[in-house]
Amino acid sequence: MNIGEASGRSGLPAKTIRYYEDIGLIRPDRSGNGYRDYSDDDVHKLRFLHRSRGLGFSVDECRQLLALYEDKSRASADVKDIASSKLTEIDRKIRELTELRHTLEHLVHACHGNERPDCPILEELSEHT
Amino acid sequence: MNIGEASGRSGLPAKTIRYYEDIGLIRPDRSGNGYRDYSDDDVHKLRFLHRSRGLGFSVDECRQLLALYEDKSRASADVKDIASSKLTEIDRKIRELTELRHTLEHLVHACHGNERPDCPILEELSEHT
DNA sequence: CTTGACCTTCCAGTAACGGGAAGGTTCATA
DNA sequence: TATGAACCTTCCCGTTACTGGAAGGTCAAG
Repeated sequence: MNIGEASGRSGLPAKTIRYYEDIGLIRPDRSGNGYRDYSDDDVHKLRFLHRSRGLGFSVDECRQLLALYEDKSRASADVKDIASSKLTEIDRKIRELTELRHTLEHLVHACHGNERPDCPILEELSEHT
Repeated sequence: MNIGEASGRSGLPAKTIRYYEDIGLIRPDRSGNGYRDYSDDDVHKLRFLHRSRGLGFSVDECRQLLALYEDKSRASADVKDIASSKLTEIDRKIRELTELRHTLEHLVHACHGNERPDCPILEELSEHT
């Protein structure tokens, strides 16, 4: 199938699919007219990529996961390691964002938001060392 | 003062300070030898930038905040708007990450992580439509 | 035969810097 | 006075994961 259909079936934009080919994630066949020709297996991989990217894995981590997926002899522990460290990373991001949220919320509530120029938000941004 | 001291006082790397100059956020003087020469006010702005970047504002939002900060006639409501929409954005990010966290945690717990090749994580990534 | 929807490659830009090269300046010290 | 370290300068490339657009080839329908 052409890239348009592969795009529709995988949910990835055609541009992204070409990019994934550029960086060596997939290698579709070519038809006689030079068009890329995707197999069902290719689409399967594209969906795998779409889903793992959506779960926050970097493209490089996706590459590792895809390699593990295709390696029938790999241990599940290898995959679990990648997922676990990603989980730790997500936890850290959530903690940071939550902290940031508290600070910002405090500032937004402190600001009366009227026509007058005095603003606790800017004062805080300005004075804090 | 030279960029090194401005860096030390603001907490921003010299590279970042030069970058902020490139994109027009600050305009320090130049000494006779061609070195950048930062005033206390410049350092004040740099600290402002450091802090607002740390609060998750984009460089462009920082530019707006800095402009508002320097505009003595601005209404505090203008500032509050920017901060509020940033707050909404942070909330969304936290929600997304939390959801993602649940999915990943579920997968990690489902995976026994041993030497055997069967792995629920990869199965999920592969099968999910 | 033409029109429009596909497809191709290539080039450039995004955000926000970081690394490093090649070279000038300043200051303390031997 | 020389020299070496520690500054500073500009410039260019690399990063991440794409997205947009231009110029042009292909294909099916009317």
